[in-house]
Amino acid sequence: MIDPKLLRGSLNTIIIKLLSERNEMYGYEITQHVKDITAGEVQLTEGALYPALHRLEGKGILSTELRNVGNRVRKYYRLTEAGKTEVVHQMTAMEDFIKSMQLILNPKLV
Amino acid sequence: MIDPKLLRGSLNTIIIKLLSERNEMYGYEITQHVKDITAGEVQLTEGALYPALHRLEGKGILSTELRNVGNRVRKYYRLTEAGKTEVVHQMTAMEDFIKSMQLILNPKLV
DNA sequence: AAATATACCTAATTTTCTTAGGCATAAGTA
DNA sequence: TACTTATGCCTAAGAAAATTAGGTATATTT
Repeated sequence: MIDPKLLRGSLNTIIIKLLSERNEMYGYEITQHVKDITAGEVQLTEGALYPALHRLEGKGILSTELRNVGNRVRKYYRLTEAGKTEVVHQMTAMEDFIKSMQLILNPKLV
Repeated sequence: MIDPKLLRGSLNTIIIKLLSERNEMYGYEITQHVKDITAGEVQLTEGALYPALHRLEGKGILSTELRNVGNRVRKYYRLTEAGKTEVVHQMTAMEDFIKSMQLILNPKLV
């Protein structure tokens, strides 16, 4: 299991990257998808995820649509136009971050 | 400049990794060294660094020694035995984290 | 003489997370 | 049938750690 502390700061990037690939997703789906592709290593907690989704919606990065599925209601999120711009910035920022971490942590490879 | 938000959660790892390589360092030296090896991309803020150093000392990961240099006092930090064990754990955790992030963010490469 | 660099620190505020729930429907199991 | 697990949304209290914005002092450079 990935140390949740390391994940701090990366949650927004994860969310908008996934939404850039799949058009729309609902919250629970995001948690399951992340769990699947990381073989269970990354488990987003709902207490962190939902407030983060709400914040991104408040900032105009995401828009939502409620949809009935059977007797349940799902809240689908998708990127706004502003959100699509954000993806590019955040991905660049994440790549730069990882490169810097590798410079700091693997000095032998430099 | 690296988005400071992405750095959240990685500060402890950076500190103890640097100390595992250089035996002892003082706070200001850590900020400068990180800035140097990342070509100015990562700039640790003192408001984050010093409290982090104090927390790590409080947990018994680091020990300190005050030393006079000219008319100034520097506070040198080094890893305790427990700290040396921690380095291994944290580095493994960081590698796992980066791998997971790459799974999430670069699905094409998988 | 003034500005920058070195070197330590803290306190108020903000941000975000963890923890620990609550509510409800659907599906699987004993 | 009853219970548990999965699905699916949410929030609130508290904790953790960052940002911001200082303070103090010596040393060096302009």
